[in-house]
Amino acid sequence: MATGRTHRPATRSRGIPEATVARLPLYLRALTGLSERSVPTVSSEELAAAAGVNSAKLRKDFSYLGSYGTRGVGYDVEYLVYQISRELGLTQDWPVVIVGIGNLGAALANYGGFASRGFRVAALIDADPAMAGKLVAGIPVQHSDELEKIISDNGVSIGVIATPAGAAQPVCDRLVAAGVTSILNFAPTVLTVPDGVDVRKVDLSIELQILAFHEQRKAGEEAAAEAAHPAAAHRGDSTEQGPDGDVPAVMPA
Amino acid sequence: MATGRTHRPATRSRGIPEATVARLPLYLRALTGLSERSVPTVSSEELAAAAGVNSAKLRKDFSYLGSYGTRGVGYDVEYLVYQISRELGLTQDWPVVIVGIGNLGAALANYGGFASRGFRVAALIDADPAMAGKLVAGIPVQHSDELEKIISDNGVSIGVIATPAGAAQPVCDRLVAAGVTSILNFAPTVLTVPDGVDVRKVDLSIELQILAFHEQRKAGEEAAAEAAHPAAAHRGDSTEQGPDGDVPAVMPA
DNA sequence: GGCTGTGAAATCGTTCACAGCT
DNA sequence: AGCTGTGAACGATTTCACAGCC
Repeated sequence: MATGRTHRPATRSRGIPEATVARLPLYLRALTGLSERSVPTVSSEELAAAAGVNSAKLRKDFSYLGSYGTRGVGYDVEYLVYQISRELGLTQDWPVVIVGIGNLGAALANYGGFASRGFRVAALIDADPAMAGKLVAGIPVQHSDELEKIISDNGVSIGVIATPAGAAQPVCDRLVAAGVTSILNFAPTVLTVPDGVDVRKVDLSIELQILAFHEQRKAGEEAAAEAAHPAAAHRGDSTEQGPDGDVPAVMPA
Repeated sequence: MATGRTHRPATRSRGIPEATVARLPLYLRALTGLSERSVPTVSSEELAAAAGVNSAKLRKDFSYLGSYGTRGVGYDVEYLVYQISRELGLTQDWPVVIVGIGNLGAALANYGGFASRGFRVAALIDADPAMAGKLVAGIPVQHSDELEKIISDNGVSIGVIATPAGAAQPVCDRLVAAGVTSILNFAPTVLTVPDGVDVRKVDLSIELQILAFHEQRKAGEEAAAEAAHPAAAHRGDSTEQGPDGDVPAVMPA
């Protein structure tokens, strides 16, 4: 259900699974690290370890992109960096606006990894007139009256919402009406958007609640570990990293 | 679903799917909203709409918790709020420490939704001696030398890492050694943790890259929409919200 | 009549294991 | 010999559709 791809428009056999797309940035980061250390090639095993997944999954993921490896050898780091960047659309520059320059919005604007790979903060927007003109991360904050003009003048298609929950939906509506088709929502609300617009959310309290659930379960099982040896108690999976099995589905709501 | 119909204390309903756990906070939020508006009952259809999922999924999710609804009527809002809170472990108070009080750490400390539901910021920790003693969100920042003592004195089991990428793994190791078993990682790195420790990550640049992928694909399909009517172009799914189909897998690494 | 609870079917994602290239 | 690429098995999640209760 992720990205509704009802029927294939062209003859493209391009169906990269959402779960794979969600891991490509992880691989890219690991590869960038190797690239900086001038490592020429990696095996699926090594790269998988660096990205925190298992090698079978990584090979399967890469197989959706094409055959970019060499049997008996591994993958060429530079070549893979390029291929994945291209696939993710990072070879072009994406202007982004951040709406809601409070604590969080300011932190996001200051976040380094933002500009690094393909993204550029085109504007900061806030509803508070007192904020207008102030510099945050070296960028002047503009009043939300200008929102539509900013979007259109800069050709912005990605918007980040860091407003309070109550303001998020109206802001979202205006962004979409102005032409934004991808939204990253930090406000703790469900956003409703028309078809063809992607929304992803980042929600601190949801993450904490999920952790609390597991934490509680651990406490319960700990208590149940009276009969067994007083030492070893946990079961659990492999050494795999957390939100890797992530499939945060992006839907053209 | 399971076996017995009555509440089994020891034989607790084994194994709620991860995907379901990840949605419970969403339902809880929607229910809290209804509760504040004094709505007594909701149908699966209404609640699903408020949470941004479809009703079949919601009913299936609730079926894992037990039979908390009434056929022909719907769900009692207050009762469900209680049941889900209990299931998520929110009826108890979870002390949390935030490590790394930079822009992001400060924003997180100031985040309201933090304290609201079951979580309490027990301490703020930073490696910079100049930060020590400063008040952030009304809480004094403590130096990281105190980390182990803070964790143990406060019985902290959940830690939030908001340090630069390079510091994340060492901080993580210390948190885990001190007794933390759940970590929410905002640093752009893969964390390695022992079995029994859960890690979830929140990563701005990964989210943006996933959006860029879809954005790029839209641009491509737009170009392919020459043959068809110059108007309608998008297909896509229902009105469902984004990261709901989320399965951010938490693994007892 | 309306709405929940749930088997069964469909879909999606992961893991296995090995054929095939270098 | 080593390591990728991938069909096939497996497992998890979503959706369907309807029986069962109010």
